[in-house]
Amino acid sequence: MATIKDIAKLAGVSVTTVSRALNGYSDVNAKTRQRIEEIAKEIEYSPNSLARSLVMNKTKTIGLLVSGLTREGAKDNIVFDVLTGINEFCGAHDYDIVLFNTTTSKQKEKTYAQLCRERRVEGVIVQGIKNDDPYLLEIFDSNIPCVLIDVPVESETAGYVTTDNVDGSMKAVRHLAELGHENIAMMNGHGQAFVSKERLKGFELGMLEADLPIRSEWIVNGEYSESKAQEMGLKLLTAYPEVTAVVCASDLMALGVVRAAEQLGRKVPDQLSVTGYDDITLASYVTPALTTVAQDLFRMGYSAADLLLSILHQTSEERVRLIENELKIRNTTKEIKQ
Amino acid sequence: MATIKDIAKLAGVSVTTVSRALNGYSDVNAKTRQRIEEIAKEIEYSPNSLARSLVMNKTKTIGLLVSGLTREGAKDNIVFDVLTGINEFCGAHDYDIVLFNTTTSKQKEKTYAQLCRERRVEGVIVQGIKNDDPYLLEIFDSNIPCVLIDVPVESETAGYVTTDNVDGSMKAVRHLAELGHENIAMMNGHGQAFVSKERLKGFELGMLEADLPIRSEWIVNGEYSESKAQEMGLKLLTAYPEVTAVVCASDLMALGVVRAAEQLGRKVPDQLSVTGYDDITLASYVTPALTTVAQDLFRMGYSAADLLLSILHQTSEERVRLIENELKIRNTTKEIKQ
DNA sequence: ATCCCTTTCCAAAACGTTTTGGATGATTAA
DNA sequence: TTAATCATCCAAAACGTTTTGGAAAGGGAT
Repeated sequence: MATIKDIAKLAGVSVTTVSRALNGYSDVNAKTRQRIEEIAKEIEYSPNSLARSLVMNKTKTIGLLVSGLTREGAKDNIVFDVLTGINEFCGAHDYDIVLFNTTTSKQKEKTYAQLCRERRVEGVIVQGIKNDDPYLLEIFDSNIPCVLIDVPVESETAGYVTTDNVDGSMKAVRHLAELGHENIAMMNGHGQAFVSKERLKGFELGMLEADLPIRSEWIVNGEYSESKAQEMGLKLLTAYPEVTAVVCASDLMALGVVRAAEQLGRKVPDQLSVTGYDDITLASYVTPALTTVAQDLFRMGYSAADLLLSILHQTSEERVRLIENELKIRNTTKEIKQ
Repeated sequence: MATIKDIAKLAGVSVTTVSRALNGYSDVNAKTRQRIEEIAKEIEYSPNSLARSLVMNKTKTIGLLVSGLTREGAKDNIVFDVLTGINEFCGAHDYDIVLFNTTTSKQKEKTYAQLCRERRVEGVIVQGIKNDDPYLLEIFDSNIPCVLIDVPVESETAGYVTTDNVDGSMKAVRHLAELGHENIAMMNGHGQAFVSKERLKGFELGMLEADLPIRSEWIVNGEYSESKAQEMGLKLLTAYPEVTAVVCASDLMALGVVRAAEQLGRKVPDQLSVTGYDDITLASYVTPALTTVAQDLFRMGYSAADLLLSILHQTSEERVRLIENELKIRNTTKEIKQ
């Protein structure tokens, strides 16, 4: 493969001059530069980014650490949408993305920090990490610039982007309250996740705001899984048939609840209102189409990349980005029968 | 950041010895090795992969060139599923993946080959490329190991993985013929795509096999877009109401056709049978659930990575991988009314 | 005492860049 | 004429590894 040395030899100049010519420095004669550029094209030279990165000590690369990049994670396109946003921003700013594949086995032998240092990424975006993930601790210790999706970590070198999950849930509750619902249950995710806590908080605040009673038996966990939500929904709805609406912490779980209702012969939305969270593609295609709190995942990814670059270029003290969400009213919610 | 030199200094040995110790060579004393390893851990050494790659002339990295990594491409999770498969294989074989962001603007100034050479990827997987994409030509010229998804390119250094699209379409037609359909139309993608041609061929073969007439007016292009398919479907079904079934070259287009039928007051599957292709997540969730030819996209990605590594390690002469597909019969097809 | 293995180590070159700190000669200002 | 400025170039060091081709020392066999 052609190198800068080859060009130097052909052009009869030093490698210094070639380097400076190709990088647009002013201390090289116009004719020399032209000749060099011609030769470069001629022999199909392309710079070796490894060598360049090595000496310049920066790689123009960010790492992506995702735990949802598995066969199962494909149902909701959350990971993918965020990735798309990241990709968009990075493309515009000439950064490349390397996917770290952190299979469980490898996670043991190599730490997060090692992974990043080895690959010399300038920063990392972490997604789909659980609160008890071993990686999470390291992020705090390491001083590698880092942006988390939906995990609140703040430090000199770390920040996060999330949506206003409290407000999101409140929107859902408010909507149901306005439709006349009073006995509202919640299908939450699991206890460890930050967003679960926030969405629960929003649910409770919403209920308080509407002056409705919060009954702890009506708050169950579906583990963000469709089938688990169906199972728990079935239990909930048989034990407490007076429940007329359930706020879910994810769309997939909402689908599970809808299915549970069907199983019990309760029509959605006539005999049960259900709201989701996320607005995954499925949400609008399914029948009945899901009323849900839409998150702009693309923008989350885009913002995450933006925030990361601002951290590592130290252009801002900002460490948190809050993306707005929006309640999309579709066909799984309806005013309660008088 | 700690380097091999630091270790050498602390251990009182040469860098050579450190390198050899850390890489498991046998010509280093057990005690020395142990001391070196301890120091390495102590000062949190991690090897600089840039330097290593530079001298060894290999990066353990493959590139990923996708043209569907945009906001629009998110509806079907095709790109994502394939990516997941690639990631899985690469994880198991210690290869990293770098995402090339080929925005349209950059595509002009930097060629495919330049992109790859610069980043020193050992090989590339290309997905979502159209037959008239400028990159496609380069792939043939360049000698960079390369695997395409669903684009038939074969050479010393290039191969592809695809499903048996001819057979897939035939399965769909056969199924419809068995249900008694005789007037079967086809909603194809666009002319440039390889898979479109194959699926069309399968359609025609299937019709011949079932001894049914092929009418060219009944074969239309929906450009793989839901709305376009709806529009074309509307025209087709109003012009030729005698059509009782339509074979679609993608699930998204099938959804469009179903929608067109609804618009015309024709119930699916009672008054019109529709088959899709891909088995995207939506297919099984939508009502009525789509009868479709399922492609195992995960396996396609997995195989693509496998094939690529076999090409670049020259462990096999194989250049093509055919993944099986399967007809999933759901609720958009029904036997014709007598 | 000599020769030949082993074991254990290392100096130096190489990978392909960028950057530093001038050097050279020509032009301009005094 | 001399000094200062300018335009153009370059040698060498540096980045952090791996690899090559030995060297040195110790132990056995003869």
